[in-house]
Amino acid sequence: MYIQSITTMSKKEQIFDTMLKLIAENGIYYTPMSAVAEKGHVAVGTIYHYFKSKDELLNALYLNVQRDLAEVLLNSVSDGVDIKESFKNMWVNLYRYYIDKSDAFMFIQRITPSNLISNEVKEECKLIYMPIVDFFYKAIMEEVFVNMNIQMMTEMFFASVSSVAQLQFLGGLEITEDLLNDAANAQLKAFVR
Amino acid sequence: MYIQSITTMSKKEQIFDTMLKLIAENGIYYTPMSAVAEKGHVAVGTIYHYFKSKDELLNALYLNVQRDLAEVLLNSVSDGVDIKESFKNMWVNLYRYYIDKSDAFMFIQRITPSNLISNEVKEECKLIYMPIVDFFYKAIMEEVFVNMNIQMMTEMFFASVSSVAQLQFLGGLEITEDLLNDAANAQLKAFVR
Amino acid sequence: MYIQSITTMSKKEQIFDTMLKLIAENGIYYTPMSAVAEKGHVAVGTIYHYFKSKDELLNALYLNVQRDLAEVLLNSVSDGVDIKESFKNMWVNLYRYYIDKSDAFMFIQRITPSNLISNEVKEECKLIYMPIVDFFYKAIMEEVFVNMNIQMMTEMFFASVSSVAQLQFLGGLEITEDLLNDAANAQLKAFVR
Amino acid sequence: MYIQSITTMSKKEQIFDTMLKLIAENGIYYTPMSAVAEKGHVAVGTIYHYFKSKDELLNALYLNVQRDLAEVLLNSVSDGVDIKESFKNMWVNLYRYYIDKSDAFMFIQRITPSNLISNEVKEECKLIYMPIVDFFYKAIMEEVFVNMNIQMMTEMFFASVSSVAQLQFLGGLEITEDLLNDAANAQLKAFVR
DNA sequence: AATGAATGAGCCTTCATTCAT
DNA sequence: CATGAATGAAGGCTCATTCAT
Repeated sequence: MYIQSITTMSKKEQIFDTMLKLIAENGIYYTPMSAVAEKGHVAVGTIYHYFKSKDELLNALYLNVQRDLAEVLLNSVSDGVDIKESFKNMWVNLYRYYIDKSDAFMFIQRITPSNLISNEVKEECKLIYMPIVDFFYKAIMEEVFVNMNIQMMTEMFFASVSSVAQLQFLGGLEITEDLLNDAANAQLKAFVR
Repeated sequence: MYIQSITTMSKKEQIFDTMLKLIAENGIYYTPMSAVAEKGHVAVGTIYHYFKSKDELLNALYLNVQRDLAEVLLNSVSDGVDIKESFKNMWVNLYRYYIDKSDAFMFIQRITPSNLISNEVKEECKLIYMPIVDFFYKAIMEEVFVNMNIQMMTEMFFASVSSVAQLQFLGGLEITEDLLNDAANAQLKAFVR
Repeated sequence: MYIQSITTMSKKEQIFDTMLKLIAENGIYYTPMSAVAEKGHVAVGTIYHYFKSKDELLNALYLNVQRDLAEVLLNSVSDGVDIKESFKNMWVNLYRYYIDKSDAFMFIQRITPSNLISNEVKEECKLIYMPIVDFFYKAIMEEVFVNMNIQMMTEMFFASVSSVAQLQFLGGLEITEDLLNDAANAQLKAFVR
Repeated sequence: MYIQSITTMSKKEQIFDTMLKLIAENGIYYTPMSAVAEKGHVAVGTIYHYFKSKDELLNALYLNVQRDLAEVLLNSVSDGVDIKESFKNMWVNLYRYYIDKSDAFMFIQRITPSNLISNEVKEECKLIYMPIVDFFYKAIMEEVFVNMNIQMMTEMFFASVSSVAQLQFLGGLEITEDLLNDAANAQLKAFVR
């Protein structure tokens, strides 16, 4: 089963990668399954062997990307390190991930305002992001951050990173290290006591 | 002819309103022209009499909404009033507009990450938002705000409002007046010296 | 009525001319009534004031052109002149008409194989071409032409002129005076005893 | 795979046959793809699986028919046989093909004056008809035919056959064997020295 | 007589999905 | 597991025609 899983993963990975890339380029509705098949060097039928529908594929892909994002954030904090420092790490690392994996960023940007993500997947995402929520919780408990609704904080946090990444991609603004620091600092200031 | 002009406006308005509502409900790609026609009580051909294509209609609608948004922001600041106060007004008023005109909010959320808005319209939007840019410029000049890239500031500003509105709409979080104040204050803190 | 007829003719003429030109350029089915209206500087409703339908307009236009063609042919023969000479005049003058009025030629080429011309108009055309049939009849009676079915002769006559005109227009062959003479002579030889 | 290839051919053939028949009956623009699908017992999507567009289908069909025509002509001449005899064979055989395969005839009549045939296909047709051009070339070299532009001769040849076939189909003239001979002889006379 | 806004049937085409191999 | 031919519902758009002014 391990061997099989490898092979399976590889086909699935191929499909995931291709769809991510195509959606980043053209958008969800200009990415037909046939194109994913062609560019991914698999048959349409093969995609439907692994995923029940386009929706399901999109949801699976979304979950995949969210797991990556959460991992990036989690790797940015460590118990010993200063909370403010950790926050800025999170901000900057998430930003860098968005830039490095621009396909993933564009995909998330595009799928989020759609109705396509199921409630099940949304719930699963909440679980995945638990540790991040925990981080904010601790920051408040330790009286580093103001006592604000955590859900709101995390949303604002994500929104700030995304907005700067968007600027870099579409806004025609070259985001230098200085600008990056400014943005991260601003967002930190928004939350500290 | 004056009467006719009124009627004409009303037809276009009818189309705009219907499309806005349907996109808010179902998304751009689940809003076929035929549905706009049906729900808007006009013939498909009539829509194409006023707009060359679905794309053009979307762009026109986008511009309409952006003008409304800019007006809301502009009405939130007045020369005599304290900059910090004005900023919070802008934040809260924009938020309230999003909540009141949730269709407009959803529409903007959905069309922004798409490729559908033409560069011409984007340029026109920049002009529309000039006064807002000016506001941030003055805030920096008067040393109320930190010296940050203004484009980045405005993006972060919009992102913060949107993220909280999103929470209200999809996140299942009831945004009370207190939460609202927290968010607006946080974003203000992000920018003040 | 004469004055009125002039005005009327002028509008009708405008419509005729525009439609002829547009069909020559783009073909019947790529010539919408709206285009005829726009390029002809009349309102769509105006066209429908003069013609019951697109079909009727096409039929009227067809009849117009056929009348012109018949006149050209008729003007090519005169009682005293030698039959062979007259035939060659007809051939060459028809060809020149096709070249000069290429729009009319293209229109005829395009509408003939369609089903759009009504039987009434076809019958009327037969009447118009009576004198030409007469010419062939006399040529046979006077034993200049072979005794062939006259309808067949006229069809072959028209076909030969059209085919050479077509060559000039689409075949990329420059039809010189010599080539023209060769063709006319050949077709004459086909019919003489 | 051999079997499959047969099946595939049969699907394409089905589409070709149906479209030919429908265009012969109703004309190109009154032959919607949906009708081809329905009458051809295939799904619309299937047509688009084999042909990129209606245009491409028309071009492929045109090429098919032209190949048939060229073959008919080629089979009408053999090296040993008298040139005049061969010419008359070509004329009569082409005529009979038009009568037998009236759908093909009508299709060609209708598509030729349109702009729908691409230059590539036109070029390919020229290659296909090379042997026929050769025949006329030899006829001139051997001083059986007059020294006329060959392109013009072939056009006039085709035009004469078509015009007589047209008469039979639409002109209401019953073309007897005698009439046929008259026409073929006349066209021969047009070209011989 | 003249206008052109309004209509909606119908066209070409796409694409998610199925299924026989 | 993998393939890709086949399906047909549905979408964007056109255009002949009508009608109120």
